[in-house]
Amino acid sequence: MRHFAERAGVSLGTVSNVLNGTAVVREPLRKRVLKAVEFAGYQPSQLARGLRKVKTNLIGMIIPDITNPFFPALVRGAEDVAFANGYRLVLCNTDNDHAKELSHLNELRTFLPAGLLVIPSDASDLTEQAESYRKAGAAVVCVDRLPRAWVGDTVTVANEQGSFEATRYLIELGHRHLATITGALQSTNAQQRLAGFKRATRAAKIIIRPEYIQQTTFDREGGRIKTRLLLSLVPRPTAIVAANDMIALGALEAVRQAGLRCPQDVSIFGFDNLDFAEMTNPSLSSVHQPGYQLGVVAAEMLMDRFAGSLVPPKHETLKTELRVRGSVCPPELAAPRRRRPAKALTRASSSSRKSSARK
Amino acid sequence: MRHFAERAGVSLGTVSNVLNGTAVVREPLRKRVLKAVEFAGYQPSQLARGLRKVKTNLIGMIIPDITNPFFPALVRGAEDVAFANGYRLVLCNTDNDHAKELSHLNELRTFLPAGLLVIPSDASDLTEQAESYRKAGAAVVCVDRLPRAWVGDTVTVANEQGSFEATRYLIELGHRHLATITGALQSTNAQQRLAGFKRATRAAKIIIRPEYIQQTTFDREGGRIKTRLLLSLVPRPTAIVAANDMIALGALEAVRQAGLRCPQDVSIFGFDNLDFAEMTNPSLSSVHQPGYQLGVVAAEMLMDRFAGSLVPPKHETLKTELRVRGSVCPPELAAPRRRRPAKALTRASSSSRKSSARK
DNA sequence: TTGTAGGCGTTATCAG
DNA sequence: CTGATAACGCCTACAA
Repeated sequence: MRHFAERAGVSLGTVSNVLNGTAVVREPLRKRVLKAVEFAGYQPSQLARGLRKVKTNLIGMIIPDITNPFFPALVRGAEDVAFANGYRLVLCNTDNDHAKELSHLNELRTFLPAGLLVIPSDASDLTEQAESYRKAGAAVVCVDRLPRAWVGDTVTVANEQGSFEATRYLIELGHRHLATITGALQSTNAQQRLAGFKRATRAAKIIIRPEYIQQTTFDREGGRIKTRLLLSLVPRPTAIVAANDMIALGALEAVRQAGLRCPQDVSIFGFDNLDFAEMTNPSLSSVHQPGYQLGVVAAEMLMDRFAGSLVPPKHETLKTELRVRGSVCPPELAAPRRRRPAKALTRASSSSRKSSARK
Repeated sequence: MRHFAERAGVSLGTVSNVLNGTAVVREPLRKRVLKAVEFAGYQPSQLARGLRKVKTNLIGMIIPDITNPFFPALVRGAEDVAFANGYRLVLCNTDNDHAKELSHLNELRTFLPAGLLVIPSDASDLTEQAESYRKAGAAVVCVDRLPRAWVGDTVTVANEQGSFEATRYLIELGHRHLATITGALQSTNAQQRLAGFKRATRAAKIIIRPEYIQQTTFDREGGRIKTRLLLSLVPRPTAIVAANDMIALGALEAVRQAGLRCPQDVSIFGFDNLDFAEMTNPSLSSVHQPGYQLGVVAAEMLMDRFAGSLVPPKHETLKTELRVRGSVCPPELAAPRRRRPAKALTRASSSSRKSSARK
């Protein structure tokens, strides 16, 4: 910088002042500096700048796994607004591993990032960490899921409401034997989605037997296994609300493998509305989450925090939307429909299938 | 660090020596320092370290768009080996915009990254940039696509061979009227995939009319439009080799919309083997690219370069694999059947329902 | 308005 | 082996 300043015929301090707008510099001189900067392609060292200001233009982003198709859009949303505001993203995958999350958090701090965007791991408890960040002057926004006892800024989607609406939709179609496959219940969004399912059934005065609520991991295999189990129950559920699309996809496969048809025999509703939902056969009904928007809002919240850091924590909840596709239909479509669903009608043969399916 | 060193009863320099293994320190003292480090949860400032060493543990990763489903796996592969070696990834999306690529490159430099992993934009010409990096002591590896005149390290996939094999497979099935839809031909992998297609047809002494080779963007819409065009040709091609899965997906939709069946009327082969390929109807045959592996190898190459930077540029080419699925069959299957798809009764009814739902 | 000096947290050098 | 000291590049008071 000194060398460059000499080449421009001014002092080092003047260059800094021009670049940062720290002090008013006479216009002709300012022009000259700017021109020289451009000509030399000079860019100040973010490293030195960060060291001096005790804050860089880096934003640490901690996510479970970029490979999970829900996250790329979110990351992109965050990157776009961060970039637009002069910030860069440092990406860290945690694989939902709390220890890995902590170690990333600890190292990230040594870069003096301006802020942190965190999608906490399932068992996360950021309280202690966040405290240390706040002390270090950095802002933290939690996205998508919330750690226990987290009191800072948050951006989530309306999981409970989305799940509620999906379930209600199925109920309005006439389904009474509703089952749900939830993800790991440590995560707040699995909890909330289950709560939405329960609220909808309760509102319709439908009693859900405990076996109709299955818990598994948030993946295809989990969906497959639990669906196999659900299909063996008597009476067999006519609709399954899956806690995410991967589970729903597994459910779809299990239904097919069991020689049943979706949606005629079993309706399936997913959650996430991943890209593939409209490409499956049948296409998958799903609760759409605004992934990109989630990232955008989270990053904007961070920017707000940079501006005035003393306002109380904000909590934003983004709306979900039902995307109804081919995987749902009224339950009686398999048999000719009667005015009143005859409860005794559907399940004569399933008990024999149950034992053979178990092998 | 000074403060902390005093607390441990040693000098600042000793702590540095212990932490970096720069000098041999007496065991008891070393132990004491390590213990104090752990106790205090001390981590050295990567910023200051980077400033001093003129090199950080950051790796800049420049990709077109994390939202494109091919890239997350690649990024993850790179992150995993980078992390294992103590490096962190700074992610930058370019949207295939050369200007954005340059600006990212220029700013990244001010962080003094240890190296760069670049998936160049289509029209990229990194020569000049790379030169400046090499001067700055940073390593650069180009991944997936290559800029014109790039002479540094590269990791790519056997695009030509993969496309050749897919085309040959279709020819062996008996197809003679082969068409291809390529992506933007500025990108080296579009060029190579087209070259593979041509080599296979030439080897089989099949003459491809120019109209059978269509160029478009690497997306669904492009595939749909060009397929519509191809289907209107006389004679109609019986097989389409798509330059990637998004194009193939668009082709699938266009075939369905034209009232034709895939694969009986038109076989379709994709490239990438994205996750959704096995979920479509029919499932999509595709040339598998080892995305994760691509990232791993690229990052490893960077690590090698850190170790001994004077070896000549290396070029690694990863193998592709054919994943044959439901979207291809011999061309003659179409002839004997008229209007009555075999065992497709349920499928036909579900698809007609779907199209009515679209209204 | 412009130039100068001190220090951010490290590492590397060099006397003790 | 240990401990003091000078940079690394920048920003920010403060003096000119």
